[in-house]
Amino acid sequence: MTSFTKAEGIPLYVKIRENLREEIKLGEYKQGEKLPSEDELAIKYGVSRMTVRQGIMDLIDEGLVYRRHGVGTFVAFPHLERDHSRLTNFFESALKEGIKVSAQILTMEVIPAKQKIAAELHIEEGDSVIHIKTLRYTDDVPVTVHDAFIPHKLFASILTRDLKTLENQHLWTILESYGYRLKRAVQRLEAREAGEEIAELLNIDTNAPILYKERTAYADDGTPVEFIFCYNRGDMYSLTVTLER
Amino acid sequence: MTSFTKAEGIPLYVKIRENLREEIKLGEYKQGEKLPSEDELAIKYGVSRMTVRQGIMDLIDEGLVYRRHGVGTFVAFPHLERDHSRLTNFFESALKEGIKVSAQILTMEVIPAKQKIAAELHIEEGDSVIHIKTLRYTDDVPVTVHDAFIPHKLFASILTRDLKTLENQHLWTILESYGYRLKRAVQRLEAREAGEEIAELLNIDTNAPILYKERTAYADDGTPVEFIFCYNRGDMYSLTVTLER
DNA sequence: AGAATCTAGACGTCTATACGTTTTTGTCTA
DNA sequence: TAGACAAAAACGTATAGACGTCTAGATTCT
Repeated sequence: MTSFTKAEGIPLYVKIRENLREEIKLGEYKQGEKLPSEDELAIKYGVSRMTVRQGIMDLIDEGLVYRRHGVGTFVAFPHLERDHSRLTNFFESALKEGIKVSAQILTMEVIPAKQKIAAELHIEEGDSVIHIKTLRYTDDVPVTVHDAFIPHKLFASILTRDLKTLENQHLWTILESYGYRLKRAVQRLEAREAGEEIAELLNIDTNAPILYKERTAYADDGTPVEFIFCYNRGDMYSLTVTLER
Repeated sequence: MTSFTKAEGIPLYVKIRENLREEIKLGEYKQGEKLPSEDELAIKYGVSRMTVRQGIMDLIDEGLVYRRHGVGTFVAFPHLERDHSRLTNFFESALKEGIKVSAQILTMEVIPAKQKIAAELHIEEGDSVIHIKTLRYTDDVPVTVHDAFIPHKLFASILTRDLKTLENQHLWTILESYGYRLKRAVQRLEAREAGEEIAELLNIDTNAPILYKERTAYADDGTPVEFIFCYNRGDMYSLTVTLER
């Protein structure tokens, strides 16, 4: 009997969710094994069935468990990289793998938005945008060139920040400090030849393959907060994404 | 008063969700505008507040609306390609855009799984897998070479199917007909040079850039059902994905 | 034995209600 | 007038119970 009581302001369904997650991780319920029914869990935790459901639903969205109507709830077979579906940034993921990352800001300027950028950021052509061109290194090898554009109107004061500070944290972290909750990013990917400018910056052949990426990031109210062009060295960069049904 | 009553076996929360979606699409609630409160909607639809919530929660997950605690529910500013986050297949998305797609199966064979494939499909090295090599065309131009591997044990009877049938529908549709609900796919992307074999099949230069993709598809219980290598012509193929937080 | 039926278990939907928390807004006081 | 405070509005969490639907397994009938 693990009866939970309301404490510390953490909702019961969160505690139950995390408790189940922990028990699964510890192997108390094994892969493919049936969890106790909602009724049983409700009794075990001393809560109502709806509260248990709310916790389990989160785990289903994550893919940690799955259900069969009329049968039960089961522990899913794990697959690696469960979190690659998520909006996660270069710093976080590289650091997890113990790779040394660094960045160098090449350009930081305010320019009028070209048509494409204006369209992506939902502003008028010619409106001011902040352009930040960055070269990123992993283990001191240059692998990526970024051209980021953010609306000047929303983030004007970013210009007063220290360049070193900007280099050492991800742009998203900074955007969130302005109160925008990043919710979603849409990326378009292509394979291209490097071309002269990128080849020189990355120190590779002009026709070497590049993973080209355009990305627009949106806050939870749908406001576009960032648009970037991104050129990644093909032989040193791979991108993992998860699609969900 | 749009009071909804249970009918046709469609759950109320689904009807409410779709009704709200429709009203938003029709512009009855505009971008950034506040929806009626949960209480008001509950009265309007003649249901309880929890039922309204269940419908709204779905729309939040989709990103169509967002909420602020203590303030209200608002229509999010739309961004295009909302559905590119989803597990969607080539046929579906190309057809939507009015592009003619076709496929030609080059090889279909049963072979013992190599180490990498076995690991991805959670089977033993040497276990039988079905290998299907396919060339895909859009508007009669070859753009993609697929090497798909599926566990022989799960899908043995696929071998008895007509090749023409297999060419004309996506493999996923077929896998689902075996009772596996496809839930998630993890893809790894790189930019590469074509190489001789692929260059010849796609009729491009040997060093032309290729968007190289490895993908593992999982059923909702976590069973891997398909692993593919995929070589896409860089200048004719782009991939759009959405990352969510 | 095989097929049809019944039934228990488990998830799915829905209600009506209560109280908590956050934000906004308006009023009242110092 | 500025600040404190109170109230209202809206979402967040939680309950207890009812009934629906689906699945698998047991039972019964043929």
